[in-house]
Amino acid sequence: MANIQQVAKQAGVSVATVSRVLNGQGTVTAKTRIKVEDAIKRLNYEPSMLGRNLRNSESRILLILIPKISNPFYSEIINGIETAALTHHYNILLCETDSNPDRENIYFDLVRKKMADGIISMDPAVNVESLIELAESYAIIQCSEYTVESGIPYVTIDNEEAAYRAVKHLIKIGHEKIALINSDEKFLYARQRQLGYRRALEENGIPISDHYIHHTQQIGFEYGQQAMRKIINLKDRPTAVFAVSDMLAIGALKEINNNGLNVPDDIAIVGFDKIDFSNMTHPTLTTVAQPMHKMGTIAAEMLISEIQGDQVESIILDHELVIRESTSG
Amino acid sequence: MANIQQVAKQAGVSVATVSRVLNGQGTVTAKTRIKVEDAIKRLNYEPSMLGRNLRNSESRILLILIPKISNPFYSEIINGIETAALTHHYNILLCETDSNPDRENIYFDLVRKKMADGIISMDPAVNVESLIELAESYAIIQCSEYTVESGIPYVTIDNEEAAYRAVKHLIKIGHEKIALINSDEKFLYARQRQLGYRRALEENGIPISDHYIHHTQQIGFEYGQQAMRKIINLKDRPTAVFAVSDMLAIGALKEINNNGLNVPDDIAIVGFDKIDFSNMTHPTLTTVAQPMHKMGTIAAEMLISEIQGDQVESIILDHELVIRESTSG
DNA sequence: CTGAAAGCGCTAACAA
DNA sequence: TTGTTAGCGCTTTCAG
Repeated sequence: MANIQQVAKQAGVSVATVSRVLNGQGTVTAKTRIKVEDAIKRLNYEPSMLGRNLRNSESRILLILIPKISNPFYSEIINGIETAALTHHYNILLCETDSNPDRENIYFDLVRKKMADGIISMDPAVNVESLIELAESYAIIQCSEYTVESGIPYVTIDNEEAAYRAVKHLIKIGHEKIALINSDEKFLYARQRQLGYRRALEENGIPISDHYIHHTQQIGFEYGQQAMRKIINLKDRPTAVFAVSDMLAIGALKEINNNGLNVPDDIAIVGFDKIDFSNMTHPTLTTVAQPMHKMGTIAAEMLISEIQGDQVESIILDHELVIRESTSG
Repeated sequence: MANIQQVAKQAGVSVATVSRVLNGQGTVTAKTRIKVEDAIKRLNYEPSMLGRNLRNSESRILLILIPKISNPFYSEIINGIETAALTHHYNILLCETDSNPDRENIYFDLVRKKMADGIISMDPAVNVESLIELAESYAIIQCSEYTVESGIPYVTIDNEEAAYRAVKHLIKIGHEKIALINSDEKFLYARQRQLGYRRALEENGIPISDHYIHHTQQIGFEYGQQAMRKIINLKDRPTAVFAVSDMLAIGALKEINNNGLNVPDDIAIVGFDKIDFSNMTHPTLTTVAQPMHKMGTIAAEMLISEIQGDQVESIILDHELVIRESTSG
C-alpha cells in the first residue's frame, strides 16, 4: 500500500517526477524514468484513484439508470456502454430504479455528491423534471427512451417508422385483422409505435378497431399473456398481433399455445427489440431489431464528450425488421 | 457547487462543526445545528464523496465480477446485491469479464487502485491464482461459483444434491434413459452436478451410459441445441434430459420442437437455475431454483462485513426443485 | 461544545 | 529537466 511519497523517496526524486512518469507527460529523462519505474515495481505501487480523483474533481464513473436489470433489452446496451467506457478509462455504476422515485433520487444524489461524472438515463419512468434540473449542472444523455422538450441529448431509433414497417409486413403477407399490444401511453415510445401501427393500417385502407388495441401497465411477460387472453376471446378474432416489446410478444405466444392455437397459422406475431430470447422460442419471433450495442457505445461516447465540455447532438439510429418463423406461415 | 468551507463561513462556524452535523455525530448544540442546516440549504450544498472518500480511504463501491450480463441467471443475484449494498450505503460497479483475462485484469486493478473496496466474484472462468493473491490484501467473496481451496469465503448451494434430486425426479416418474447436458468439467459446479446425476442413477440401479453424457463449451442456448441434436440422433434415444442450466435446457427444448417431437411426451426436460424465461417456454420448464436474490444479499452482506474487518463464514443455501410442464407427461 | 490544523494521495503551476 | 509547494474537500485529533 505504498503511496507516491514513498515511491519518490525510494527513487530519489520528487513526487512531481513520479507523477510525471505515471501520467506519461511532462518531460523526464530516460534515466530518471527508469529509476522511478524501478521504485514502483519494487514497492508494488498502485496509484490511488482516491487522491487523483479528488485532485481532478472527477470520479471517472458513469451512472447508468435502468428500470429493471432482468429486462434483457438493456443487457446489450449496457455491454455497449461498458465497452466504450472502458476505452476512455471510465467505469459504470449500474443503477436499477425499479421505477421507484425514491431509488431514483438516491442515484441522482450520487452525481450531486460527485460519485459519478454523468448519467445515461434509460428509464422510461424517470422523473423528467428532476432530470432537467440535474441536466443544468451535470452531463446527461437519454438512451432509447427520451423526451425532446427536456433539451437533453438522446440516442434512439425512429419508433414510429419501425412500428409502421412491422405492421406493414403483416399486411403484406395478407393480414387485415391486426391487434396491437401496447404498453402504457404515458411512454413516448408507446405513443410513437401506436402512431406507426395506425399509419400502416390507414395507408392500406384497413379500418382501425379500438377493441384490437390493448394497453398493458408494464412490458412484462405476464402482461402480454393477459392481453392476449382478451384478444383471443374477441368475437372477431385477429389473425395477427403486433406487440411493442418481445417480452409482451413472448407472453402472447405462450397464451396462444396454451389455447391450442398455432403461430403463425392461426395468429401471426411480431415483437420488438430482438432480445436474445426472441430467437429461442418456438416458433422464433419476427421482431424489430434495435442496434442496441451501438446505441450503448454511442450513448457512452456522447456522455463522455459532454463531460469533457463538448456540445453533443442527438442521434437517431437505424432499425431493421427481422423476419422469422412467427410470421412465415 | 459549494464546499464545506463556504457552508462553514455562511453559518459562522468552523468546518469541523459542519462536518459534525453532516455526520450526525460529535456533539453540536441544537442552535448551531440549525444554523448549519440553514446554510446547507441556502447554498444547496452537497458533500463531495471525493473528499470524504480520500479522507476515509474508501470508495464505498463494491465490484461485481460476472462473465456475461446477458445471462439472466445473474440478474436476480445482482438485484439482491444492489438491495443490500444500498442499505449499507454502498454502490455497485458492474464488471462484465466476457471470460476475458485482460478485462478481468482491468477490473482487478480497480480495487488495487482503491476505486472499489471489495469484490464479489461470480465468474466461473476467473483466474483463481490472481483472485487468491488479491484476497490477501482485499475483501473478496465468491458467489455461486467458487473454489474451496482458495480459502476465500463463498455463498452457494449444494450442487451435487440439487442435481441428484432433479434426476431422481425423472426416475420417479418412470424414466430410465436419462441424458445429461453438462457444461465444461473445468467448472466445479459442472463436476458436482455430474456427481449428483451419477449418484441418482446408481442408487436406482440404472447403468450409466457415457454416450448419454454431453459436455458443452459454454452454457448458451446454441450449445444446448447442438448437444440435443446429437442426443436425438442416438440409436437408443433417451426419454429424458437433465441440463445443468436453463439456457441449455431451452436450447434442447427448441431442438426437440424443431424435430417435431413433443416435450414431455417424447422427451422430458429438467433445467437448472429457474431463470425468468424458464416459465415462458412452451411447455414451461421443470428446473432447480436457486435462491438468487438471497444469494446476492448475503454475498453483499458478507463482503461488507469483510471490508469492515470481520471474519466471515462460507454459507450453503437451500435449493428447490420446481416441477412444471416439461416433466408432467 | 467548538475551532484550529494536520493530512488522506495526488496533480500542476511555478521556480530553479 | 526536476523540485517545491499549494490545494482538491473532507474528517478527526487535540486544545481550548
